[in-house]
Amino acid sequence: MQRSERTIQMKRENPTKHPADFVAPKQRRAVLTRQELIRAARIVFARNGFEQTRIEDIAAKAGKTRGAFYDNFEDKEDVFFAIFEEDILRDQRRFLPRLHGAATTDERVETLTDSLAALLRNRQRTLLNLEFKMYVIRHPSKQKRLAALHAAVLLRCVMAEVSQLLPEMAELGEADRWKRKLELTATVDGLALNRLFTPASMTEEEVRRYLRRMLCQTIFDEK
Amino acid sequence: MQRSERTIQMKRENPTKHPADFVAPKQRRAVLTRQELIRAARIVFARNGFEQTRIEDIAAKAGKTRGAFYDNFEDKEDVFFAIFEEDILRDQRRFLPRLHGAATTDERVETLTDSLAALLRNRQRTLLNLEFKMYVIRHPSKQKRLAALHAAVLLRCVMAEVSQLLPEMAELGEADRWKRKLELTATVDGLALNRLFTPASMTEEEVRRYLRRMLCQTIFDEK
Amino acid sequence: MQRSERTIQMKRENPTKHPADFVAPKQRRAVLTRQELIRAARIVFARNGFEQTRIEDIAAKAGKTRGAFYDNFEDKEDVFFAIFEEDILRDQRRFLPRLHGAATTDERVETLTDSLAALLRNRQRTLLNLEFKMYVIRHPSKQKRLAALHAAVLLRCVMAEVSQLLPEMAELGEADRWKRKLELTATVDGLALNRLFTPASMTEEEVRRYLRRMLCQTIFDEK
Amino acid sequence: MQRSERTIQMKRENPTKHPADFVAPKQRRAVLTRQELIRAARIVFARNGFEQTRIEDIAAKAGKTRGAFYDNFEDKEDVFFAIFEEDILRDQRRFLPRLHGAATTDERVETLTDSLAALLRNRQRTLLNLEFKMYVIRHPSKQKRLAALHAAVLLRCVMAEVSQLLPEMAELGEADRWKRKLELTATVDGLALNRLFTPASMTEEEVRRYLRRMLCQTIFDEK
DNA sequence: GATGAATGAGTGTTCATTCAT
DNA sequence: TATGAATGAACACTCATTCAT
Repeated sequence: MQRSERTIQMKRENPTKHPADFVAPKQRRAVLTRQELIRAARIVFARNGFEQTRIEDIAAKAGKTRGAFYDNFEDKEDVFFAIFEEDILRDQRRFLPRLHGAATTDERVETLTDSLAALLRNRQRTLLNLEFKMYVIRHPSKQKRLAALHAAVLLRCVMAEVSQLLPEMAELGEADRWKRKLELTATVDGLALNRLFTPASMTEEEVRRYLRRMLCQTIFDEK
Repeated sequence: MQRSERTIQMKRENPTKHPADFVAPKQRRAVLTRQELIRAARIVFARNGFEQTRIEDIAAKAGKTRGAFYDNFEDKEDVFFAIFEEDILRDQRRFLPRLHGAATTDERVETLTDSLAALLRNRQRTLLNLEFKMYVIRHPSKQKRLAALHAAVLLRCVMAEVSQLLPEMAELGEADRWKRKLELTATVDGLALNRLFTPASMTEEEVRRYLRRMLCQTIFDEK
Repeated sequence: MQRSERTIQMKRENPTKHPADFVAPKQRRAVLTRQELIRAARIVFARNGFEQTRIEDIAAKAGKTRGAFYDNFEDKEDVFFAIFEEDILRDQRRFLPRLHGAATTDERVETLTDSLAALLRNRQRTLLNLEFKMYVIRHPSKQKRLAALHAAVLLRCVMAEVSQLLPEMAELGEADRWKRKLELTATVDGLALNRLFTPASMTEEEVRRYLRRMLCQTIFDEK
Repeated sequence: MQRSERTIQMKRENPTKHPADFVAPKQRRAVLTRQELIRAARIVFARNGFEQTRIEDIAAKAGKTRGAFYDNFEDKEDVFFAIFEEDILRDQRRFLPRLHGAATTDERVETLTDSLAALLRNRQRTLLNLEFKMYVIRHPSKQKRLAALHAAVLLRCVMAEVSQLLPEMAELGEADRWKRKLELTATVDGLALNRLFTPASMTEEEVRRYLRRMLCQTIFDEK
């Protein structure tokens, strides 16, 4: 955790010292190695789960050695969290603008449906998400260390700012909005889990119809 | 697996040789040990997850040694599955009669809501259920060995015979019923996962209201 | 060791107390169990080797349980030696009379060739014999405990009384006779080992011719 | 197996990239460790036999830890075979030149007698050889994995190229030569086994005389 | 920054042996 | 005698982690 934050900071602080487009070659290499390792970690974590993943598998998949791994991360948990930090940032950059760009309620529902369907289509992402939640559930003692990340991840599934983005929910109380977010997240996660679990499953269009229904319900439910 | 099956069979075959109410004390002891171990396994699996659970922890929690564990189970996976075999049987004995006893649609919805709410209230059960699904997802190659159990577990969340029990869904096609079951299961699992994940959560009554709404929707949706 | 000797003694002492043909049914059963176990042990030892053989395998092959094994033998080594005690006695009863019955040198050579060829044809016997010698070689510290048996087994491969039986060797000194026995035994064991080891091998007739040649050489070599 | 092969290859491939006399210190260290472990394994295997040998004993005898063992070998069988690979190569380098250098039949017989007597004098070598043959005999299912090694070991006891080296046997048919090799190998192994087995034994000179006689017989026997 | 040899604690699993029945 | 449940020591093997290069 410490290690990864430090590395991230270096990535951001140095440009203020040097011309913005200059990065020392060694550092570029270091950043690349880090990216490689995270990419590899996604693949291996998604396939084997957190506990079953060995550092060596990640390193090997990235074409590196264990040593390189330990130069970039404290331990397994460290990469694991780094993955979600990336995801959160990417989601925010990707989905929020679209939602802001939607003018009508219908458009907003459709935009959200698109976003959620996209997440559900991404098998790796889905597996990692479930894995992460299970991990957090089983390590409440680490919640303090997880605090910042945890909060962010709670908002993670786009539901993030849903309540603020949807003017439709604006007049609800805080607690109420929270519950609706929970319902929505539950819907998505539940669908994700069971689509992976059951052999035969819903078509893409059925998924979208289901999501749309759940969204409308969440937004417009009188109580 | 073989061991556990053998033991189970002995429990059932011998009564045909002896007076039905006679069980050799050794076998009684063996069955008790097995029960103890399964009970312990539930606790440890729920707390630590499958991968993080050590055989020794299970044995110790049951007041036994590792050897006793291996007398009763092939390996960790074997107890893990034994837990769900128990649950499936217990659920069927517990919930189906109630559902059969319900006369009207309203009663049936209420009965199902009760059952599902009861499951959601059971933290251990919920954790084990999620753990199990994650395990199956990650071990598709074992699906053959899991086949029978897998099928049973699919029906596990009471959703089991839902479609047959609810005359309301009787006229739907097979594929359609299947999708509705999936939706319902997804709802329950999603709710379970996120209630464990988020610190603050819904009240018991809110959970019931949500379940009721989802049930009605699933049952009565025109298509 | 102690156990098996005790058992053997019982088998022999009791007839002096009772009419020779009377054996208490319980004892008859005990002797049978012991025989069964030894028979099973031969099979398993020959297949898996001494170290790889588990008590349970022997018991199971005999249709008994581990407990029954421990009622009849001290430990694995105990059955192992019991096997060879049996073999020695049987060999003496079987082969010596034939040798005594042979009148001429030619007949004696032929008789011995027959005997040795018979041993070599018996795969189980051969495997056990090699196994036994390897065991003794690796446990020189147990030679004391093995003493009596060891001495007997030295004579075991029919070579036993060869030197006394063959008047041809009678006038040789003790040391010389010993060396010739060693050579003969070496020939048989080496042939046994390498026939098991090499895929293709000699025909029965070639084996006999080789044995005959070795025998003649051993007997008639001037020095 | 893979590991050991890989390591061997690295030892050979790198020199093409670097000046031929340069070996990375890490690799030198790795090779040394491997040698140490094999040396230790010889000692322990010879003393305790394959089955009774614990990895830890080997590691400890080499002054290393279990981990170092597993960095260099797949498992116990892997070192076991590595020992014989070494022996085969060493034998070929050592004995064949001598045999080639012999001009007359008498010289060749004497050279072979020397070689075989040397093998018989080497207690460790002899024990390992017997152990290996017993192992192969008991694991016919592994013959495929053993194939190459097995074939090489068949030729192992110098008898290796005997038939080709001895012009005296050149005109014999393939099958016939094979049988004579078998006889010779049997002689050596049988002698080895029984010299270890019997307390008192032949003198060095008697062994040589016996070997010489067997060699002549094998070479010159009319058929 | 990267490598990979080495460590050693941790754990699954086996199996001889005991003992209450 | 025979059973088989239970024990616990023994061992194979894995893998996170360190560190000299």
